[in-house]
Amino acid sequence: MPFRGLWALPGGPTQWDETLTGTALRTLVSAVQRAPGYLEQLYSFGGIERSANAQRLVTIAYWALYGESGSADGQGQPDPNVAWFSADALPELAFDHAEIADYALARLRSKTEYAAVAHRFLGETFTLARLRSVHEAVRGRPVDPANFRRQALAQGNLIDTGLVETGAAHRPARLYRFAAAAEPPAASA
Amino acid sequence: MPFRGLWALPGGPTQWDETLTGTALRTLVSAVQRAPGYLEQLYSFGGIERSANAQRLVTIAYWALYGESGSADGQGQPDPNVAWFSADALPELAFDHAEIADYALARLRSKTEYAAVAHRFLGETFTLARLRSVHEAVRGRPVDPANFRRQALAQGNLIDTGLVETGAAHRPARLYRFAAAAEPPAASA
DNA sequence: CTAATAGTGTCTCTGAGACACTATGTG
DNA sequence: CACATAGTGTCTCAGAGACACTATTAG
Repeated sequence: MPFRGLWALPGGPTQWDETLTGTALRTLVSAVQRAPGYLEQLYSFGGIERSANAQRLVTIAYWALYGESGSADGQGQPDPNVAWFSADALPELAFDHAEIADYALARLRSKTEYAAVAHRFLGETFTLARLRSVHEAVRGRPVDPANFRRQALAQGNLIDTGLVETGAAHRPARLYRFAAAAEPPAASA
Repeated sequence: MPFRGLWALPGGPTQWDETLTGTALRTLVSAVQRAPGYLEQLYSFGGIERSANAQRLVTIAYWALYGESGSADGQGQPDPNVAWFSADALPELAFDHAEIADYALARLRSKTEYAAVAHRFLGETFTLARLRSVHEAVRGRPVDPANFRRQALAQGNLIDTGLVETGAAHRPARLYRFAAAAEPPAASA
C-alpha cells in the first residue's frame, strides 16, 4: 500500500441506480456533512497506471464550491479523517489526486462563466467587496473596486436587497443576492 | 431493441490495459479507417436511464476533428455501416447519442482556444481563405477577410511556407502551416 | 474631526469589426 | 482589358483598466 497514510480526495464507486452526479454528491456530502453550493463534472481519468491488480479503475472527477458556512455548520463531531486544505499548501495526496486537484484549480481559474459561480463561495447575501475578494483570491491579484463594481452590476444578475452591512468603521455597503440564472443543459450525467 | 436500425456514434468498451483516449482512438479509427487530426475528451454520460437490464453503462465521450483527406483516403472498400452526416441534418440516432452530438457541437463552437484547433479541419498547408471558411462554417456567419487575416496572423502560430496556391482566376494566395503548439497537460486520460 | 471603505466620473488604451483601397493573378 | 480574390490601411466603437473624486459611516 504505497499510499497508506496520505490524504485523498473524497469519492467512491457509483451504484447501478445512481447518476454520476448523484454519486459525486453523495460521497462529497458524506465526507463534508454539508451540501456544496455548486457541483460540476470535471474530467474522467482512466490511465492504465491507475489500475492495480489487473483491475481497471476509471475515475470521473467532479469539482464543487462551498460557500461560507451558515449558522448551523458542523453540528456533528468533526471527523478526524476529513480536513480542508488551502490550494496553496496541499499535502502530498494519494494516487493521482494531486493531478486532479491541479486540474480542478485550472478549470476554476479559466472558467469563462466564472462570474456566474463565484458567488457560490459566499452566503446568500454579500457585499460587492466580499464578491470582489473571491475574484481576487481566484485570480491571484488585486482588482480595482470601481471597475469591478461596474462590471459585476452590468452582468445583470445581482439583485440589490435594499439592506446594508453596518458595523464597520466606514460607509455601509449594500447587500446583494445572486439572481437565479439558467443552468447549462444538464446533459443527464 | 428499440433502437434497431438507427445510426449510432462509433465506440465500444474500454479494455483493462488501454487508456480512455486509447479506446476512443481505436474505436474511431476502426470505424473511419483514418486517424483524426484532433481528439479530446468531451464529457462522461452516466444517467441511470442509459442502463438496461440492471447493468450499469457509463459512456466517456470524445470528440474528434478530421482534416481534408490527403491523397490516400478510403483505400479499402467503404463500409456500408459507416457514414458521415452534416451536423445540420443528422438522422435519428440510437440511445442518447443525439444529445452527445449536440454537446460536442456546442463545445466546438464555444471552445475558447478554438483558433488552435480549427486548422485541423484542413490539410497540412492551407490558405487563409480556407482557414477562414472553417471559422465561418463553425460560427455560422461570414467573417471579414481583412480582419480575419490580421487576427489569425497575430496569434503567431501560422508559418508562411513561402509557397502560393495558383490556378484560380485571381491573385494567388500564400500557403501557411500551423506551428506545433504546446498541448494541454494531457491529464493522463 | 480623521480613517476607511462605498460608490461615481472620466480618461486612456486596446482589440473587434466595418469598409475603402491597392496588388496581382487568370481568361 | 475585366474580374475576382489577396492583402493593406484606417476609422469607429465598446469594453477593460487606471485613477481622481465624492459620500457616508465609526470612533
